Amino acid sequence: MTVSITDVARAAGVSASTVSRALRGRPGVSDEVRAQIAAVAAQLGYTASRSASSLASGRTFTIGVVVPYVGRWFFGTVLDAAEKVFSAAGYDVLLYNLGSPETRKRFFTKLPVRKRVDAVLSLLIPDEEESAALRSLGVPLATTVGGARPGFTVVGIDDRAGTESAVRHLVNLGHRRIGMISGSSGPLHWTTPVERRQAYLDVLADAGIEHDPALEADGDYTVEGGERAMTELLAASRPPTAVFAQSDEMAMGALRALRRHRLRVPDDVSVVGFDDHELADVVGLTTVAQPVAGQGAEAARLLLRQLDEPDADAGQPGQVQMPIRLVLRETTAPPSPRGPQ
Amino acid sequence: MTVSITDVARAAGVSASTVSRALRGRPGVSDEVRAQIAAVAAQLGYTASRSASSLASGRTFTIGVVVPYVGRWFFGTVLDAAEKVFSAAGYDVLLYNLGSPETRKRFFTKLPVRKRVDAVLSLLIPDEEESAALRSLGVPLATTVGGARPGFTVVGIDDRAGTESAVRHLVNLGHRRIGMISGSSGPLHWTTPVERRQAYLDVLADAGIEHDPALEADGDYTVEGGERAMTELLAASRPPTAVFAQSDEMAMGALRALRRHRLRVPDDVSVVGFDDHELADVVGLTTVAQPVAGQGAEAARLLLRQLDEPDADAGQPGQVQMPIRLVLRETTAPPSPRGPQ
DNA sequence: CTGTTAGCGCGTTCAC
DNA sequence: GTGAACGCGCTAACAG
Repeated sequence: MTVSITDVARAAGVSASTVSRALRGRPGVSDEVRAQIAAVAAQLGYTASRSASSLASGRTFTIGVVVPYVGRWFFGTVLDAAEKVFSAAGYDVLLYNLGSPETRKRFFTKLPVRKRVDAVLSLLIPDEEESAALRSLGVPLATTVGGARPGFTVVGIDDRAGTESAVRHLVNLGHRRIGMISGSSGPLHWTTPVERRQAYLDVLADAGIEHDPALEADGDYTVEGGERAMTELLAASRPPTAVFAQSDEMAMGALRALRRHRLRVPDDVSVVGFDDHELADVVGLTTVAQPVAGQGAEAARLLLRQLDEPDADAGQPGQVQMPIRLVLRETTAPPSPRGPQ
Repeated sequence: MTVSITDVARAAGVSASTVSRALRGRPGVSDEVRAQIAAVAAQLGYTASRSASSLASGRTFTIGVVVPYVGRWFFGTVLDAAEKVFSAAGYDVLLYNLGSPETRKRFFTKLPVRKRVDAVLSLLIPDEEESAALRSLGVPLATTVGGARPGFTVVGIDDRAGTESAVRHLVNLGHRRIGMISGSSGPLHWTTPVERRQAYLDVLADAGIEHDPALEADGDYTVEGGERAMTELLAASRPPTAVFAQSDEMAMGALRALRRHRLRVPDDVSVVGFDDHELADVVGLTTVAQPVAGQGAEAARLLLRQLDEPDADAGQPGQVQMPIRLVLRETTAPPSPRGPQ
């Protein structure tokens, strides 16, 4: 029922090898024979079995993409962009959604991608052990999150510069009590929250503002977490007049908490996010914009390039830094003279 | 460099077939031999080549998932849930992101999934030709969008009932000029907008409200489209006092347009959405909630069941309808006595 | 319970 | 330019 290469060969009156060469555009086939084979193949609806061709050639024409949570806007957007680049180049995408610690562990111990992919794009930060597991695959590796790591091409942004622009904006508006909602509950090797926190502290110090630990709360990178964190900050003896959230989703959670506390934004409290989520504009959120889709596409392109030029084998994979910029909208303003309450 | 089944066989002092049987949990291997083989395999870091085993067995343990746009919340969420079910059952997911007409066409003509997947979950609505192409794969098919179609298991919701609850809510609040932002620019075979529109018309008729075509606008299922559509509706000679948007994203666009026109929600205009987007709560949007992740998970489960019981082969695939409910939040209220302007 | 023998469908030498 | 052999790594049928 399923048509194989020999069916095409028979129908075209040639051998299987000629069909193989003809269809893949390899030299050594006369133009007329090639055209005739193409016609027969099309008419029969023939597609080479990927399993068989992978087995024979060693190439899978498949890229593994590892994601912590596809449903989250950031990852969905990166994946979307990366997939487009891969598919345009004739590669399929095998998706691994590693939300829970169990699935994650199972993935890295069993490594189902072994012998199945030509390269891996990881949108989650592998720890040392996980990195080693991926490296053992012997295929090009890339990531769009976290800092430099041996064996990985990394496409990222300048987290410190982004954070600095956001926090400095608040300082310039006249805020002195500036809170932060971080996403620090993640794994220790996850550098982004660390970088952003350090930049936050640096700007405060630079402005001569004393750091108050009561003004930091963990938002877990989710809307709900951001809401909880904001509620926590509001419960401080001296609540902040402005808040920097390390992601837009947490910032939106903060907005919700503020609304529930009947506090006005930005009159009572200013809020800045990070990402420029597609809906940031809807809620008027001031935020640090980063090219999310751009990072996915760029990482995909770099991966494909490594696949095309195996000579870059020896050299360390590259690092690319994409531009960021502060987008001013409606959630920031000078502090109210009478404070948040 | 890559360890094969014969390496394991040699190291364990048995034959390749015994290794195969042992590792896949097939009967006919003594417990001690099985344990020993497992140990050797683990120590060598052996994983069976999917290509080779698919070629030999005919099963790929891979599911193809076809999506119009992974980055969109709805699809990302469905995919996320479905992937979890598939991977828990030992299946990998091949993702096809068919945003543009060209990629879509290429996919359905070349059918790269042929001989590569055991089943297909389609999150986009295939037209007749595309459906036929998928059916020609000879594998179980499912979808979570659109109405019944031959050969497909469909998991969906009652679009009419959902719409009715939303529009009726507006009627009950006292609105008479109720606009609709639809997503009708899609392909003709896409039944959802049609169903929702009909339900909208029915409720109006039922309430003795004359339908005004100037109160309908197309929002293209996007935030920007929703904003444009709302702007259009506001330009009508007698603008609506309430609007039903066929998706939350369009509703959010409408909210943005209203804010730009300095109109208050719900005081000047009420807005109801559809979906219960994860951020609907953040903006206080009243909406028709549907179990998005639930539909993805259910469709995945039904697909796996068909894979387990090929005897259901002859019977028509099932249809499942998931529950919906109206979630009242802060964007709806009785009409202002003096109208929107 | 275990080993042997055949392919699965294709790509890749080699000959011709 | 083209065809015949061989092998990729594994599973399935058959022996024993």
